[in-house]
Amino acid sequence: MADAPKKPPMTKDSLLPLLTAHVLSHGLGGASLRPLAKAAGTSDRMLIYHFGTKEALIVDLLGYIAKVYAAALDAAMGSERAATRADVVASILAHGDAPAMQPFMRLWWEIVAGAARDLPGYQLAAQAMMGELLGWLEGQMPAGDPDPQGGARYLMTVIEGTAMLTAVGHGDTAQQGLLAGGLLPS
Amino acid sequence: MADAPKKPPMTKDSLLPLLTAHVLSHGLGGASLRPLAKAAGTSDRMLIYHFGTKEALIVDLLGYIAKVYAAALDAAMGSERAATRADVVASILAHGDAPAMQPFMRLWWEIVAGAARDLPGYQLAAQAMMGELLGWLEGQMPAGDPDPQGGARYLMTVIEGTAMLTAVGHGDTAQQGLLAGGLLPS
DNA sequence: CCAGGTATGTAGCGACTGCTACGTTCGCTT
DNA sequence: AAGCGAACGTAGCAGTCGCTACATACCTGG
Repeated sequence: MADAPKKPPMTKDSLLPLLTAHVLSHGLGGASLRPLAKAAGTSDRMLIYHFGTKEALIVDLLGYIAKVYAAALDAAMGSERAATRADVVASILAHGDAPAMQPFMRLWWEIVAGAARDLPGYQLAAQAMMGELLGWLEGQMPAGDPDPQGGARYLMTVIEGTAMLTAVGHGDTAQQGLLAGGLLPS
Repeated sequence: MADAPKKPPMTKDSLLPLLTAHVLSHGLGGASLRPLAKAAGTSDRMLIYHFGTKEALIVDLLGYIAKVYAAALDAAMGSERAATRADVVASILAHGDAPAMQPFMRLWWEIVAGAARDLPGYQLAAQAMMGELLGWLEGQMPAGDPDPQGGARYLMTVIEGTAMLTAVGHGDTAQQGLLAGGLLPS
């Protein structure tokens, strides 16, 4: 028999994806060690052993989630280049409404709330994710756009406002606003 | 001696303002009965007695907070009418940045996160508050605006996007975006 | 071969959670 | 005066929280 790797070693890097999956479906605020450990196939004892503290675990987890988000953006950075700003907005909103994105959006608002309360790690993760989005948006701007940098910031503000209004059930309000602002193809 | 009202009766209506003050400074997610009761000068026993359940308490509290928010908007609905959409945005952002508003903004993001997770009462409160803001915004639109309804929805989307980016430390990004979009006086 | 550090399981600690059982005091009605 | 239900205090329950003490395993280096 070959060397049978009975137990793959348990490290932070092997735990973080499992923890991420758990918080994506169960939320970040109410996350406690025992359910997290169960989702990762360990015990709370081991989570503290590897991360030292629950707070450190959350910080590490947020950093990892930010990286996952950046990778997802890279993957979504398809070659399709929109012709107008309105097309860019429409394309992004269509992606954001996808059911696969909803667990992530729900998590996102918890991160925003944590950042607004200055919880450790939240600001950093949120800023990193928004920075990624901004860079990606700049690359998505139409070819002949007169002000890609400013335009990307403009679109990001509008898109995030739409996302928030959608989260609280005012998505139609945002849609009408985008139309009135000329930011959606009529 | 006149009839001395030794103990003012404790009702929901007398408790809600005290509870609101507590969640404004301590947050809504981690609120537990005993600290809430202490802030209101009672015991957890009485909170359950009056509200029946912690969940019902939170629902009632969110409804009350929405009313307080509406009243605050009414009070802020000064007679000053801005001349341009950019002036409207600038005036509102100036109000939102005021230190007195920060506890409320922090609470707001918790409400958004709760609404995104379909916690009972959160969606309703958030929708009510956004509805109030929208109505107020329509009344704030410049006199000769070509499309006050659509314009108010447009500005609300932009303003909420700016608020979110500000909460996560990307306020400057939003400012630059508003400038590029012609939504801030240069 | 065996000392020693790393990794892991089991139990449990004190604090806190939402909530309840029980008893008491009050104002009101009959 | 007797009764009665609402209003309230005290004590406590079962459960969960983050975290730790203790006892093993396990592989590695001397």
